[in-house]
Amino acid sequence: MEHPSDTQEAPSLVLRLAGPSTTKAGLSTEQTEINRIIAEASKGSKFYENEKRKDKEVTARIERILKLRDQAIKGVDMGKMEQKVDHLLEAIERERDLTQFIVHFDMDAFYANVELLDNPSLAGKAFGVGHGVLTTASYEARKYGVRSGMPGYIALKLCPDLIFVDLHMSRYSEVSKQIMGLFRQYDPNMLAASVDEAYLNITEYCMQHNLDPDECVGRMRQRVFDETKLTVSAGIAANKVLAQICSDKNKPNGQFHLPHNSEAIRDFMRGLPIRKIPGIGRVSERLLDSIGVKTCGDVYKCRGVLSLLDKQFGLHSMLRVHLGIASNVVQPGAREERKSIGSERTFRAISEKEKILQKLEDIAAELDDDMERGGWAGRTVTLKYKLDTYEVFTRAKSFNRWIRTKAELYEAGKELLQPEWPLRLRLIGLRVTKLKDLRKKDGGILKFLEPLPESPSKKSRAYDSDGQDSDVEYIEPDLEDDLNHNASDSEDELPTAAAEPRASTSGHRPPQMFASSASEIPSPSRPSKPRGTGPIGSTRVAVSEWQDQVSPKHRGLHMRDDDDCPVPKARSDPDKAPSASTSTTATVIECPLCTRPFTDNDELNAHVDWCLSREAIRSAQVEGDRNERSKPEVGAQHLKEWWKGGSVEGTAGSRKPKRRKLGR
DNA sequence: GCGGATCAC
DNA sequence: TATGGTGATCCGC
Repeated sequence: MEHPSDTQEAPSLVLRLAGPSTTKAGLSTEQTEINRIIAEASKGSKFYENEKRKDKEVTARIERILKLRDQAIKGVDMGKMEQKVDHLLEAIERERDLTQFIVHFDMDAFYANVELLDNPSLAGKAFGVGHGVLTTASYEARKYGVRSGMPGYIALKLCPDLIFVDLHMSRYSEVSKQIMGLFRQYDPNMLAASVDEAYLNITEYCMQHNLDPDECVGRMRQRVFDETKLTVSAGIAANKVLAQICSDKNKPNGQFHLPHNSEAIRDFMRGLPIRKIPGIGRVSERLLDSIGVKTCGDVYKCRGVLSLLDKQFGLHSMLRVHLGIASNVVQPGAREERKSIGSERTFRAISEKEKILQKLEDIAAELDDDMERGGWAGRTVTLKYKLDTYEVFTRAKSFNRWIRTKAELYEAGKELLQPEWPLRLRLIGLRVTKLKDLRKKDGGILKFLEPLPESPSKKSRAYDSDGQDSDVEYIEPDLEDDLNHNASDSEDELPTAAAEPRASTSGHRPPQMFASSASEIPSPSRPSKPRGTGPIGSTRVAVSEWQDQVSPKHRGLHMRDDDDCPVPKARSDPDKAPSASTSTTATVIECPLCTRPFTDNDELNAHVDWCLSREAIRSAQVEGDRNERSKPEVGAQHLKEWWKGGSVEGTAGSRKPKRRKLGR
């Protein structure tokens, strides 16, 4: 490790140290200087050493892939290989759906601009939000290379006059709700992907109001500005992924419409850096680069090799990337799709057993609190710890009863920690999976009139066998429930996807269907494997988004009839997108959560149940701000994951798990 | 079912 | 003066 030749770091390491969001600024000559400063400031730290280690692992992985490629390429008729891929491309092209107008809204430097709003004296100044690690930075600070996720002391090296501003999470969430409420008027099925991002399908709204989509989006952005003095950027395209990429195009305070036209889309994709695709991160970018894929257009040039390395890269996914085909289904996330709940914390490295156990207890208390508030129990507990070397490990244990109290969490954690001693830790965390939704019982008119999710945490304990917080064993009332997976069986609770067939253990699949076209494609047109897609490296490329199919139901300009919101009639209601003038006849009651109007009481009740369950999750994320828990500029990946479609994938690296007994 | 790894935000 | 937290997914065992 201590070679004298360490004086110069690999270019890949320098990039890695620059952080994940380095792609934003592009590669100006200044950027390389910035990266050098960052690498310089990091040098010698434990963090730096760990990054170096990981960087080397990726390099080794690349070597394995190249070796594999050279092996596979022997005696192969590349022309024929490419011909096969071309047939596959034609088949995928036939799935393209250009009928829907999908919009992705993205608030500009959300936290920073809210702070600016509340403290005008910051105008024009370079400032970062957060302490320790920045959650975001003002545009002035970004000019110096200051980015979200950057440690404060490094930001100071780049920008000595940088001002540090405190986080005000509840304020951001308040503003966010206001804006989301506005958006929802244009599409009740809007997907709030995070605090500052939303996806909408404005097709129907535009039809009904005889509006051009660009015009519509322009007005929406103007309304947001009028009502909040905040600017928002937007992307308009035929599917969610394209819309997301487009919203970045004219940021800040701009919008971009990618024509609903196959040619235009492919032209657009051709020059697009592969890294822009959601799911292609720093590692995947390097792996793809090693076989010559830098842009989405390169996918076509390299289709032969990609076909040979299907297992490693997922040919089918990559072809969808190249064509710019992805899901255009927009629907809100559902509570029942939650898969885990956890809590973790970083602290100054400690090695005393008592102190570590104290941290464990703290985390157990936090998690218990969150689980209680959210109404969750679970069967598997996973302990996570990070050594002071930054190496991360997890240890898990499954139980045949539901874990839900602080004491149970703590005991499980202690047991998992037991064999690992001695340790010197800088982080400890607990996560619970195999969840059971404690709120699902008496699903019906779920406490519509009771205090909303925010209020007294006691409420959730109502489901408790006793109100006690004691560690009385909570014996599983219905064990069969758990055998049914997710216990999501017959449910009235959450209408979302209730009618959908279940796919595997992962629970419900979005309506756009899980079965990929692979099964529909004439078998000679695709490579040997039954599943025409694979991951990049050992991680399935999160290009899963590109996997799901466009639902046939979505064809046709009119209504999407797979609406899972329990308000069937609302779909054909003229007031689906309520304008001020719409409230005519009978008494109109608004949903207290999303402000959607109703005239029928039953419909309202059903809707509120549905809305509540989503709200509960949303507030659970936001509540994180107690305890100054630092959050990223946007934090709700799970919401995002929920709409990610299909999956599938192959394998990769010959990585072998190192079940190391790590001391130190 | 477990553990490591990658990714998004 | 010392690089975050939550959640998801996939692979190889």
